[in-house]
Amino acid sequence: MSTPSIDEVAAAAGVHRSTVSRAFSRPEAVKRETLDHVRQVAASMGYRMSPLAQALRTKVSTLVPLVVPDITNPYFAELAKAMTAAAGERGYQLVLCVTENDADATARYLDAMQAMYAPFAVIAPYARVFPAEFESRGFGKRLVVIDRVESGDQASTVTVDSATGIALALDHLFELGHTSIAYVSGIAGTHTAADRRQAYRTLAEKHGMTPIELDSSGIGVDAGERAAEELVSLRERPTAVVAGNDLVAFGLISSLGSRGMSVPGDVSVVGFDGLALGARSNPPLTSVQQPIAEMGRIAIRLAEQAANGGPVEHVVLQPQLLVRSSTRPVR
Amino acid sequence: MSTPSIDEVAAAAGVHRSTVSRAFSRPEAVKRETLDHVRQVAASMGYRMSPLAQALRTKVSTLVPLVVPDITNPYFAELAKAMTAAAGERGYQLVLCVTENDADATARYLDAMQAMYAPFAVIAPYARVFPAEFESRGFGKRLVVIDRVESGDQASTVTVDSATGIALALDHLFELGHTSIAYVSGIAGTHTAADRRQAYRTLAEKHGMTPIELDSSGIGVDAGERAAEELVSLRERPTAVVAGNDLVAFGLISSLGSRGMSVPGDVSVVGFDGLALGARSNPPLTSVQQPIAEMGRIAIRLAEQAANGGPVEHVVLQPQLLVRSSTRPVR
DNA sequence: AGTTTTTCTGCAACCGATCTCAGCAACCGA
DNA sequence: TCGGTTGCTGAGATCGGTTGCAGAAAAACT
Repeated sequence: MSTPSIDEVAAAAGVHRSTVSRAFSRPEAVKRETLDHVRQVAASMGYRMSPLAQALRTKVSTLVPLVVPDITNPYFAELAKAMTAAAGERGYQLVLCVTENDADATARYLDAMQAMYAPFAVIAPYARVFPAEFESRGFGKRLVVIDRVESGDQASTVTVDSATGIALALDHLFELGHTSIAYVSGIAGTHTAADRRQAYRTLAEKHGMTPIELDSSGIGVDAGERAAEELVSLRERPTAVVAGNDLVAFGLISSLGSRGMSVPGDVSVVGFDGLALGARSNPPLTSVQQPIAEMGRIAIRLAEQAANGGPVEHVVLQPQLLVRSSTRPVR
Repeated sequence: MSTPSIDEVAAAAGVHRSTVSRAFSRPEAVKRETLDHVRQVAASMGYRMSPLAQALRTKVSTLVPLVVPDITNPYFAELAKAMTAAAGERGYQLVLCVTENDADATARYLDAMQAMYAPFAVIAPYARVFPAEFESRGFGKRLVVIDRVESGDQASTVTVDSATGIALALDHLFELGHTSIAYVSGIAGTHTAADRRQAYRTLAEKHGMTPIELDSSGIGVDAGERAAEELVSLRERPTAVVAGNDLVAFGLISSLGSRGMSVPGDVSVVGFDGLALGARSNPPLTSVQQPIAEMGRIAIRLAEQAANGGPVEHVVLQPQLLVRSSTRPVR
């Protein structure tokens, strides 16, 4: 009924277990005819090796944990999708670990995956992550972080260039004639969030504009609510807003709408992430697009590299501007 | 360095492996003082049992696959979140399997999880699912489907009452004075999608209204695009639309916006799902809310029941109306 | 005190693979 | 023909646990 064990296959093929094992894991060490015969018998019995037994013995599995704080956040969902594909291409199986941003949960997941002999781990944080904390969790340098980290030699990272991204957004708005452009950061727990905000400040001043940073301290649904409130109350109301990520942009647009302001009619908004969901938002969101699929592939590559004793590396990718309909020339 | 094995703990505690094993998996079979001593030694060594070795021997793991077609779809993301919590409460670990709606991928995942000795599986489909196809995949009746199925005795199911849901939406609209209400189904692969559509037809006629079903044949971003196109071209334009799910509602509102129609100004829209994301859409979406958290808990319960040889069961839950801002009295 | 019952612990086989080592046959050159 | 490679396969220990069985110690009963 259930899938046969290696011994049953061996018996049926009239060889020893070890030969069956080799027929699959090291075919070149088996004589051609033996190989074909064993493979054939195995196939006819519907045999598949037990990944459990394999991992137990070799201490290496093909399970790759992707640790994210919240799968309900479309950014992490898209990342998960991309990573699933990237992992699959390389013969791994992605295991999604949703932490709800709880450090304990993160530790538990990492421990569990370590116990499953996962070769490495990928983590996409909400808040700053300190790889040192995870070293004891067993992954050591076999950890890739989708964010910038403090000390560069602890874990590999892959990120998108914040300065370029913000510049893309700002330049687009400048071209449309906007001269007063605010910024909403969203919950700025990560290094990248801080980087984007810093890039905004720097670039704003460079263009002779006084930075206007909107309050974004709310959580969840509230993010954007406060910002909208603050925006409408401003004496000299900016004509455009750059959001630190798409989700905040959605919230902002929604809250602005509730206050009778339309986007892009009254104010232009550009997001950051380039989520597919932005195409069906109202209005479709102009955004700085992160090359998420590529990030996934690179994360896997870096992880494999580190797992093989290779160097820790920091890859920063270039984003592109995705112009949809939430921006418009200033009146 | 790494976590010690059971033999090392046994040696340190001066007992046999089997005693250590029992100290954790069947504590009542061990004398009190021995138990305390072993536990203490184990704790001091940072010992944790290998789930791999355990599963290999017992042929039961705590891994529970949740098979979804697309994690990027917020409905499945919310389901995943709820199921993660529900599984965690009962001591299981959810493994998310994203199939991209590919039957082969589904089969592969199920095989893999079967090989990992997953006690049961939960599957949330896009398209109709035929449990018979999965019986050979080894899960038999130990399968819970988040959709209605054809033949009731093959797998347990948990769904939301479509008729009630649609009635809730329609009644809300009737109360607001709408008398011409259209319906967009979204991609109607599942039984529930078909049920909702059928419920709409039936109820519309019951209220003496001729059903207006909008084209929704597009995929992804296009869903809603066609419907919007059709809607604006209609001679006698309906004043409200019920969408088969929130994602379609988002797409519809977006496309309507691109055509200069505002929601709820020109047309009211009510979705179906009650996604959290609907709170930050523009406008915040009125929707028939599915009790997703409860569905998760029930799915786990039904699965456990089936795994223990219990009966296959079909639970249908009652949805609630979540009134936000995409509906308004007819002018 | 002697016997029976209960409680606890150790022994050893087992789950399904991998991998080192040893043995055997075929092949090589001299 | 012989010693030395080379190629292939089998034996058996091992990974880290679980569990039926047996026996010793403790408790309960005559």
